[in-house]
Amino acid sequence: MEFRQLDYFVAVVETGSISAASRRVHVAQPALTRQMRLLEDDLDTRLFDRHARGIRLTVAGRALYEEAIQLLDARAQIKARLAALGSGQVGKLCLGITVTHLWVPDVARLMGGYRQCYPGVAFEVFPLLSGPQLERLREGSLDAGILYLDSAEQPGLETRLLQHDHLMLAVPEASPWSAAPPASLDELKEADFVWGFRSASPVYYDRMLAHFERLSFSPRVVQYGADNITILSMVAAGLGIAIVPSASSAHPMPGIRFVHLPELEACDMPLWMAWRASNDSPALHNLVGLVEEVFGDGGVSSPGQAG
Amino acid sequence: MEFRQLDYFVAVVETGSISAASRRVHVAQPALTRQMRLLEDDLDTRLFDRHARGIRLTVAGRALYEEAIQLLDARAQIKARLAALGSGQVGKLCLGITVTHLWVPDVARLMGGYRQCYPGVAFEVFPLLSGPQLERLREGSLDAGILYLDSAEQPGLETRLLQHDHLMLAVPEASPWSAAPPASLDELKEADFVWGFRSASPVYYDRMLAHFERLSFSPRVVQYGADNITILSMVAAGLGIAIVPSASSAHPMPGIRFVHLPELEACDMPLWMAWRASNDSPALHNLVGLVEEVFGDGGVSSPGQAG
DNA sequence: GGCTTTCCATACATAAAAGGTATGGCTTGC
DNA sequence: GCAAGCCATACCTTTTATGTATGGAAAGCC
Repeated sequence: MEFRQLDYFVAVVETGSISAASRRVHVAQPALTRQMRLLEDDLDTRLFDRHARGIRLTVAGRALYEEAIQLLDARAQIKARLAALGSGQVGKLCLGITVTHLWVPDVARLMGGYRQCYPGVAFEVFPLLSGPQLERLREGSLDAGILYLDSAEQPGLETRLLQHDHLMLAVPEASPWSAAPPASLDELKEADFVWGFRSASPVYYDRMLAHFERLSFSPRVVQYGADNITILSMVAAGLGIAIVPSASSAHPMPGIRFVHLPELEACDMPLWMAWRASNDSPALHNLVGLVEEVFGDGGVSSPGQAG
Repeated sequence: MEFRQLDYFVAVVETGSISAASRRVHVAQPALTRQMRLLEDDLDTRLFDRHARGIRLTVAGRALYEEAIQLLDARAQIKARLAALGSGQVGKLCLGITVTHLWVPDVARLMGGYRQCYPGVAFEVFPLLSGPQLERLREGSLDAGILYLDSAEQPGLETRLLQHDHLMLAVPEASPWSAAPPASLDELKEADFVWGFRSASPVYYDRMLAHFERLSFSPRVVQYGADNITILSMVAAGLGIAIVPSASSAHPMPGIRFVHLPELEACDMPLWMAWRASNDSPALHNLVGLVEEVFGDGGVSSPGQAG
């Protein structure tokens, strides 16, 4: 049983004769006769009685006709679906992103634009810190991630620079620090700091600490928070002050005052998009294309390399 | 997209390489390579990336694999279904039968035996008088009928004699007729008769009347009933006496006494099975085969003839 | 690092299948 | 009885599929 035979068979049934079907499918009548016989042989069943006026379906023929219609329809649908999938109009896309950057205008523009351009794609966004994102990118449960990386070169991954963050100081609005903002880190030697865990985002943490080491600054930590949102809420509650990525100031937070310090702005925190190099998902490639549009061509794309 | 290509594709996916698949499906590797390329061309989509260690599915390939499994499964199921249908193990069979004969032991044996032998067949029994049965046989809504016919030759139908009925007298048990059963029709000239309509079963009616005409007997009809069951219930209620087919006595009915009369037993009422000559349903042919077993080879089968 | 193995791709030849043409037999309708 | 329409068969051509031989590329192994 082949699709061609089913095509012919449906034509024969619907025209009521092999000759008429041969005109419809543009194939000589004996060829059709032969294909119908082959189909009958294959199914080991008579599909129709031949008469001088045409053919008449047997019970088996009627049954096959119903099924054939469905099979041919299924084939057409599969072809259509694969075409949509191949162009990225349909499919699934899992994007990881740090909570901190959900509110950055360009990132929001990227996500909104993608959903608008490709409404057929099931677009799922996972709020994850850089460390977990990297893991899940490698294991394949994320298609792309927006995260901090220690380098553009990531084995098995491709990367693209989105923007450069730096660091800022976040102080409670109700505190003396808000009334008289510090001008330098030196003034913060005795301050109470809310701090993050290294494991949440090792790259960010190490980079920041290396920077402070160069400045010979070591904060007095009184409290730890799991992510920047948590840390900022603690700052707002007056538990202390914190050093956070500049992206955190993208949307105003009640009770928080952000303070720029030259020493903190000097700490470069590049934000990357990364995806598995072997990921051929057209939906992903469309996302990468949209990144070029939203973030411009300033970024660098690097082919991932093993080792 | 052809089934052969899907077969190959599934093998390639499941073995993880074209070479391994070629061993599994017993086809040379270049032939498989070519078919996979043809499939990709047809779908206008890359289905896998080729590597030195084998192939790796693309997103489209994964999607097609799921679909291919289902299509191939559907094909196998259709083949199995058609085979079952061709052998009459599966399908539908509509049998018409007069209510009168539902209780005849051989008929009950036929129906019970059929259901037991072919449990996969949807076996529907329609209680219909001979006239409607003939109509519905011709129009195709019945596959077979058990009915009275005026002749074995029926245009477009095949027929088979099941048995010979004759006529009997049915009298109320509570009536004087029951206490002193008549010995001849002559004694019934003044009796009240419950009678049937001609339209319900013209053949039966005409045959019976022709018989009575020969005997110069004409009953005094006081009441009409639609079918024999109705007529018998009227007899049981004491409304009169009735002349019914001998098959009616197959199961005892409360309030009824059946009386044999030589003049009534002389009226031959052959009972037939009939079906459309062009009906190729294997389920039907199995039923006909069972008839031979149950009713023996005494009956005559006649090929129907148009005109 | 060269060697081997294991893939896939290509080129070409062969076998199989599908399609086309011609024709005949059968039924139907005039 | 004759023409028309339909299906089947025979035979030939074209297309498609398959097989064999071979080459190149990547991965694993001394």
